[in-house]
Amino acid sequence: MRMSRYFLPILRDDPKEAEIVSHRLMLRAGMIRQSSAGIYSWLPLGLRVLKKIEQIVREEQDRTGAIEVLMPTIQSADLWRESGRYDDYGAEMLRIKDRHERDMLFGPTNEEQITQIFRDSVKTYRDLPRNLYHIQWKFRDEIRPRFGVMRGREFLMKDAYSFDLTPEAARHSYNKMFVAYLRTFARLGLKAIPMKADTGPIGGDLSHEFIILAETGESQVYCHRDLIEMAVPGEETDYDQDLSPIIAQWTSLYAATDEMHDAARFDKEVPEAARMDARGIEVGHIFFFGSKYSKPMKAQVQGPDGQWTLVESGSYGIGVSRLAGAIIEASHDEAGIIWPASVAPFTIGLLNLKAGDAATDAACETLYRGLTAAGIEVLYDDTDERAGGKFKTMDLIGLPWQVVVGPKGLEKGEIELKNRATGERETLKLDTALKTLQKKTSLPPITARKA
RNA sequence: CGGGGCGUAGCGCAGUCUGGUAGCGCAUCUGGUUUGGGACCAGAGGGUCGCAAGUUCGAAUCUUGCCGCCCCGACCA
Repeated sequence: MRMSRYFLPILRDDPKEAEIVSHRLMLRAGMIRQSSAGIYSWLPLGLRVLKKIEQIVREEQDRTGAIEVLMPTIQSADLWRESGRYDDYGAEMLRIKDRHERDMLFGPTNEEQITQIFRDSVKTYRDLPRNLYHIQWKFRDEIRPRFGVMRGREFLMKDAYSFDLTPEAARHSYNKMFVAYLRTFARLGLKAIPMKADTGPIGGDLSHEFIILAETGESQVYCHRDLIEMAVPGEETDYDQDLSPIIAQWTSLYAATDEMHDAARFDKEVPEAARMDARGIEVGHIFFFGSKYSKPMKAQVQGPDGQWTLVESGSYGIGVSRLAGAIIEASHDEAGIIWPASVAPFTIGLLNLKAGDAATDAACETLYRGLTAAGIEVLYDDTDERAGGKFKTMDLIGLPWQVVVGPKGLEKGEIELKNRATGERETLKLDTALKTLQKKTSLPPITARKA
């Protein structure tokens, strides 16, 4: 993409409404613009990131055998009356009426919707287990939206719903999601720690929040230090196998959010040197709820014995739009964003330090075409802005690699490569640069994060 | 929803107390000199001062009502 033809409205100054770093940087980098409180437009740069996050989430869901659907944003109130949640949900649910005065709502979640779809179509245990997910916009009319896209009212979420015949089978479905989440967050460049979450009236131990550590996190968390570097299941993981050893490994060490924290246990179970208390951001939540919805909504299948049985379900959420902000919270510096390669809007920023100079233009043009042809995503700053401004802009938008082409280097047949994360610079020969860049920017196979 | 704060040009702000032709920096446009980490000179454009009503000869400024946004709290993916 040529910058001269792109839509990238950079702000030089901090907008005053944005207090936390991700919100500030997303506005400054031209990723989002606020429409009203907690509601945002995604501009081209932000949208590219959002789509990449979404795609990684999708791939890891698919890997487990979950199947993608797409349910509507607008739902009928009757559906929610069936589950009894229409009255329970409160003001957080945006209620609307259509022209026939029918009660509708903008979905805050989709348990009812999916349960209806499932129960109308599946009648036999032979069709179990199933896990259906979608990635769709939700609306929750938060009392106080804040922190930009991290706590918006309208947000993009992946939510999956599993259906099993027995609680034991449901546990396996739960474990699959647990493992998928470990992999998903690792691929996003995050170190997420599963923490036991409140299961409310249903009880049991099948609810975990996935928390990433960031200074600006919304909640206080406590955990064993070793969790941060614990190995993530690799691509070869067989989701049909028993996954409980992986779960056991990840849940063997103490990890709890404020509300579940037990100081006495923490002190007892975790050696002092390994104790960590930090701030965390919740980026995923998995939950087994049994027949909570299948019962009121009569979602049942016939078992092998011919008996009708309520299906056992769980739901599994990932805050996709929230992740865009969360990743920035976890990865930035004074100068701007530092994108993990897997979600970077572009892989390389190509800086033409002297647009209009024949030699510099030609070198950039060749590189730009070569990289693009090689399938590498390049944002080419071909504008006639001054060098300083181009550097600042590139640092701000945080592309992993900056390729700097100027007349000085070209005299020696050289260009410069800068790693945004480390700040390291190296000199490349122009004629071999393309090959070197291809090597440098190819992502390592996304498998295990080694301990 | 309780507490606090803010709405003046795209962004950041001054002006409001004490009413009298709407300003500054950055950004934008033109011309010129510059050109490897946010240059300089000269010129230009851009604002129903959040909205409405009121007081007044005269309101960004005073009064009343409303709206929007941000921060802290309770709540939440």
